[in-house]
Amino acid sequence: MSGKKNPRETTLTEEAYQKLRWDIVSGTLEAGSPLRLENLKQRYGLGYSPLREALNRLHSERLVMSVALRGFTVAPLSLTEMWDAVDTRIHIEAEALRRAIEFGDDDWETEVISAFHGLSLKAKKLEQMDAPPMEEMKALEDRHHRFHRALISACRSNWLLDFSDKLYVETERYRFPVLGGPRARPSRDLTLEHQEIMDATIARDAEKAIALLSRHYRRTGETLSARYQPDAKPMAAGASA
Amino acid sequence: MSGKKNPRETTLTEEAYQKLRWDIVSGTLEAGSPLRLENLKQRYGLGYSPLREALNRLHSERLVMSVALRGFTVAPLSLTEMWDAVDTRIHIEAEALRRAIEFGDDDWETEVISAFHGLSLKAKKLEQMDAPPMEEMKALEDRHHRFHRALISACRSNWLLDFSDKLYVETERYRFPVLGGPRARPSRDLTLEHQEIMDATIARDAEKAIALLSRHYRRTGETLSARYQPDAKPMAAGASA
DNA sequence: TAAATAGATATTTTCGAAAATCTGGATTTT
DNA sequence: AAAATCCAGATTTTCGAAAATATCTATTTA
Repeated sequence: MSGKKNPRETTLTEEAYQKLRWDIVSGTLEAGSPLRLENLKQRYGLGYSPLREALNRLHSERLVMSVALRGFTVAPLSLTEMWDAVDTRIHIEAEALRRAIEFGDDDWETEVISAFHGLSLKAKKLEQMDAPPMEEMKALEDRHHRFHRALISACRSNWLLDFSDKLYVETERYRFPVLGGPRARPSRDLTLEHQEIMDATIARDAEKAIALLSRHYRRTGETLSARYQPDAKPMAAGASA
Repeated sequence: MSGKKNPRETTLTEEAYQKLRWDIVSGTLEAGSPLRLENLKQRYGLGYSPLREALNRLHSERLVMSVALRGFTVAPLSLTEMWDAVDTRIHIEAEALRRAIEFGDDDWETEVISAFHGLSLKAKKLEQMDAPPMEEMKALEDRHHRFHRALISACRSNWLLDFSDKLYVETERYRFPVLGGPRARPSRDLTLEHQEIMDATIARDAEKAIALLSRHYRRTGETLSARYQPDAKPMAAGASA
């Protein structure tokens, strides 16, 4: 299409980062497994420098561990860590949501509503598929993130938003392997949960919105706990939040 | 002493990281100024790779900014950002302190007391010097950090501790240039503030400890605000927390 | 046999040249 | 004159070989 010779869209470091991140979050690279530079060079067709920079970035996001002269490994999964992430996320986002509800303007409301619709449409679509392709699941994740971020985007604190993003990534890792597994239990209507959170938010009912959001996260944690078999395969199947 | 030829203590990346971090926090590298690889290579006598990795790490700590193919700059300072960091820190550490007070055991109490003494001794020593050498100020910073971290170390949340560390670094940047400037106003007895926080903490009076800690941070913010001359030199002088 | 040592191999870390990309100024075009 | 185009120089990014370090295995020593 575009005439240029090899118009690289981004840096190779960015490419390495995206691919590694995906392979870790999706579970393709198993928790705990070592990340040998030579392997990665092979696997992604990239040089040492971009790989190394990507690995360092992932280290700062806690997706990979790194020991001084012994290289990198995929960060392990554990229920304890999962609950820490969930609880901390509730603490951070409760405050962020409170402030967003206080400060949010019309554009913010619009973005929240728009993000909710984008998410619910995609969710409905995926529900009807039997084995949604990876691309679709990735897209669902994006919209899910966009919705939760939109809720708190008007909080006026870069630090709270930053921390929230970090925790989103972390929890994504626990949710993802479970997505698209055995049909999410009918006992939970995620779209409804999202809608209720949105409604309370738009209605500027901070306490209610916070309570609903917290419950939403806690329920997801519980679902994941239930599905998590420490000693079997890393994780089994069926949740989202 | 040790016989080995050139027994490198750490990786060069670590060295680059420490030196750059110090030069940024201490203000030697001015906020906003560009960080050209060639310069840094010269200045620190290191190659591209370790410098780049260190810069990426500092980027994740928000001490440097980076734009895709345009390199790195020292992150700017602003009162707005400073207050965001202070407020967020209060929110994070209030929760962490509450939990530490709930969960902390004897070893934790011991560490808190020990850290307090280490800090107050060093502070007293520095107060009596006219122009404390950089090394001493660095040591004071370390002990200060150790004290505040000890307070919350028993909170049982790696994420809260992680975020607290991040915010410590950020606020350090605002405090440091001001340290050792015009003698800290006698209107503030920092050692006393620290002691009161410690006492309430050890007494397991969570509400009081949190109130004192929050006030401690807020006061520091106010001191820094007062000393901050947006259009003059980056910052002027006289605070700590 | 267990511990210690040494050599061989595997792996990470670092280097500086080369490739890719950006920037600013001069030149051309509208 | 203003906008667009095209250089030359500056700077970042990437590469793969070389150096440094860790790990494993075989051998020796106690």
